[in-house]
Amino acid sequence: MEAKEYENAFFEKNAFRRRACKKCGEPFWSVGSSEVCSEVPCTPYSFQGNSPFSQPLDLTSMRELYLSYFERRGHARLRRYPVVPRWRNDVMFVQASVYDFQPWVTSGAIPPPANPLTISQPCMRFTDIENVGTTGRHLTMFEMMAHHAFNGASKEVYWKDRTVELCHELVTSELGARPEEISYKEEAWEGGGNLGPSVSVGLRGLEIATLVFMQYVRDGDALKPMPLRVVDTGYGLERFTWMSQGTPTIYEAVFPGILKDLPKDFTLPEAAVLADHAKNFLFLFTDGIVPSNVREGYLARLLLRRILRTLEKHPGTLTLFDLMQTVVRHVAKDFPELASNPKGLGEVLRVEEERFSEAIARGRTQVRRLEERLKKEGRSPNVDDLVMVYDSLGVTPDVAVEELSQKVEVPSDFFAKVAELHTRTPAQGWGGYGADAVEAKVPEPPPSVPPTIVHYHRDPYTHEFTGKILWRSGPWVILDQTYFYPTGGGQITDRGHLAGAPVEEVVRHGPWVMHRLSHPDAPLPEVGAPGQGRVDPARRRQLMTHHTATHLLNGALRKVLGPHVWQAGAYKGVEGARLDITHWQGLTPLELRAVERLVNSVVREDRPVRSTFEPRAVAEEKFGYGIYQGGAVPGKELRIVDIENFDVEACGGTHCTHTSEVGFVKVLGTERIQDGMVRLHFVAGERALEVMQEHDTILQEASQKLAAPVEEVPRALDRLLDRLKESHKEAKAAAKADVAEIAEGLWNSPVDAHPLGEGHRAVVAQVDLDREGLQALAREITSRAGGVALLAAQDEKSGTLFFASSDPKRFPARDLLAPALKAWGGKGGGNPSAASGSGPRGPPLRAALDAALARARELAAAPPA
RNA sequence: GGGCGCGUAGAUCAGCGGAAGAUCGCCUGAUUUGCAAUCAGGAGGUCUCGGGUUCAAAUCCCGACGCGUCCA
Repeated sequence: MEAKEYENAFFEKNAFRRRACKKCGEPFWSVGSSEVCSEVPCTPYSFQGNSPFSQPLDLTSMRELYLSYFERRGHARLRRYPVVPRWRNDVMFVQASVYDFQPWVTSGAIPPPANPLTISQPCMRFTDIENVGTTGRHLTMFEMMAHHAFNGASKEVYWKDRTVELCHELVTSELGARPEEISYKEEAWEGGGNLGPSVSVGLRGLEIATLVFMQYVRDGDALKPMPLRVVDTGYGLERFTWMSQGTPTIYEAVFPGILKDLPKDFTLPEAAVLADHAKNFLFLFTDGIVPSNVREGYLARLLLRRILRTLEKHPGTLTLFDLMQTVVRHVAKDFPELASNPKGLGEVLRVEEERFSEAIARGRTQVRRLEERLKKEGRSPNVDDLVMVYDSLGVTPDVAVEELSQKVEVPSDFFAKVAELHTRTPAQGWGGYGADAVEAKVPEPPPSVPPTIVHYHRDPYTHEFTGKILWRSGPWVILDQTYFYPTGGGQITDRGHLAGAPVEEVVRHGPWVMHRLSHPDAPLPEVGAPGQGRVDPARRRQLMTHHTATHLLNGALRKVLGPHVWQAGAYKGVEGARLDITHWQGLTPLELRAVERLVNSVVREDRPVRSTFEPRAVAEEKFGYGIYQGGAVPGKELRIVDIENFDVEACGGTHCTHTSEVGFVKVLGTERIQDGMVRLHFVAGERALEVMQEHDTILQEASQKLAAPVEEVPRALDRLLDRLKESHKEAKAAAKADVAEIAEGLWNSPVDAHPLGEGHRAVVAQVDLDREGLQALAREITSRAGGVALLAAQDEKSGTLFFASSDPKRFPARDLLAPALKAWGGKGGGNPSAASGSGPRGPPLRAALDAALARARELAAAPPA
């Protein structure tokens, strides 16, 4: 950034001077005479015990002071946005106040909710999680206080000079800092393809705010001006509060009540972890994150597990539940919504605590086993083993060392070694909830083709229409207007006919709705002519029914299970539909029945389902962020589907206009598709009847075949299974008896039994059993003292040998097999007590047995070793 | 989204190419006993599923499914 980017009227009027910091070399602006900027390391912390502000403030009053200061200066105060930004799908968490307005406002697609505005936005930053407590200043969540102005062609609000002026006045006249102590250090900010100059505001060593002026778009190496210039500021509420109190660490200033209410055993580094992590988790949970083993759910679990590990350091003094109660008590004063789901909170904590102790117990035994296993290999566990144990079992090295008999030194770079294992993973974007992975294999129409006018939103009941054919490429056709619904929002494509030609698939592509015909050369009126469209009405009706049923089910699940439930994906087909929700365990039959009852009662009540278009900001204000159940939705206007007093979602699908049209909703089954996520399979309307009828037919058939009335089917089956098991057992016993009989016959046969000197007897025979039978027979023979079994079998294709010996030292089965294989031309192997082979059938098989017997006789003749 | 580990008796797991095992629990019978009793006997298995390699696969390879864990 060039120097002139930082010049402004306010600096000039107030005689700010620009100079390079003597220590870091960075240019900064100030009215003071200091040669260095006011940030560490150039200026050390010097506010502890000596605040530059005129009075100490807590979080609540500092936040209020800030917001009302900007309100008095023409800014509209906004409520906080959720920490989970479901209006976008590129990030997991809100990490700065400007995330609230990306991408729709900052790209100019929609007007800002107010302009200028001020907000205190809770933000999540997990990168410093290891530092919480230890550095005295790190937190995983903080509030970013901000004032934003959006300057476009039509409206100029304010820009650099006023921004700096507002900041300077706040810190000096409002809070009481001396102007000459403040430095405005030049920085360049870049993010999301946008960039611009920024200044960081330093005071007594601490960076307390950053003022960013987003004004350029990166275009290769060149910078192009943005159509909308954005004032993007960030003031750390916790840092302001800390500075006003001048406490040794940020934690005393931010969590005074919580620290006081914790048992005395928990003092600062640990107490900060408890307070910070618990507060963070509360926000995550309230805003719809359920602990899990992937993605954002994993971070929620990580917080809880770090808390649990900390609590274990002082066993019996504090429970996870009580800690959370304490934190709720203090934080809910400013954020009452955090106390809105006590039942769900208690339940999720209980489940997570249980899973954690299971994981630890499992891990501990695995560590002990590992040590034993390594002992056999003649070595003892080393650091790499501990890394493996942590990575795949979750056992932290301190716990692992406790389980080992020999001490292993845990190096300080232990977690760096863990990180090494994961360095090759490429950083990937987040798919987001309900993101439609529509692979565009469609041809690209020229931009001159006008956008398609769509009617299915306003009127989902019309199936016949006439549209002008605007463009065609092979099977793909664009009309000036259409009633065909394109795949999207989890609802699959409409089908039907266009001028008599079957329409197989309809997709949205940019501004167009594109219809794919069944054949690339299907006859069709030429471009410019009208074409008669006909949407398959039965298919459409079923898809609509399933879609409205999905919303009903989602609403009912939130009411029965709790507000933590979010839609995590959905699919609405003709045959059936499914809905994925966030929840920490599978649904109980009781919960499921309650959900079905509720859904169907709302169906019977025939509530209106209203679909309207609302400006994004209006919709968010009116219905809250719960409308983003289906994930991020594009556009400045949202289509809102509102089932009266039951469920409101932003949704582009086709819907019934009254709940009674859904007819009947039946959940067919549920499954846990991953940790923290449950999938429901269900059917509605006509299809529900069909499925119920199919099920009934199946049941009737089963009842007939079992010759038992329907209600007796399960018990009849039980009896049948018992009998089956019994007869299996009998058959097994009979087979065993058969084998025993055969063995007895062979053992005493003058033909097949061959004495091998004193005390040994070889049974040489071909008995055409399968391999298992042969083996059983051999076992029977070798259970007799001195028994040596040399058995063969054959089927139509090949022959098999199975040799076994009750005296593997004197007559090793493997050594008997070797000459047999040679004489026979088969393949095989084994050990001294048993050996097997396979090869040709017929006479060679007999030769193999003879060769084996000859070898056995040789061994019998040789003196025992 | 990715890495790693794991799926064997009701439970916890061993075995890691050559004839399915241990401990606890369960059943039967003795013993009649200070509390997780002892002794003897017994039942209980599609070694997750599907392919492949091999004379031979719980074991090796590939794939699916499930579970766990770590990282982003």
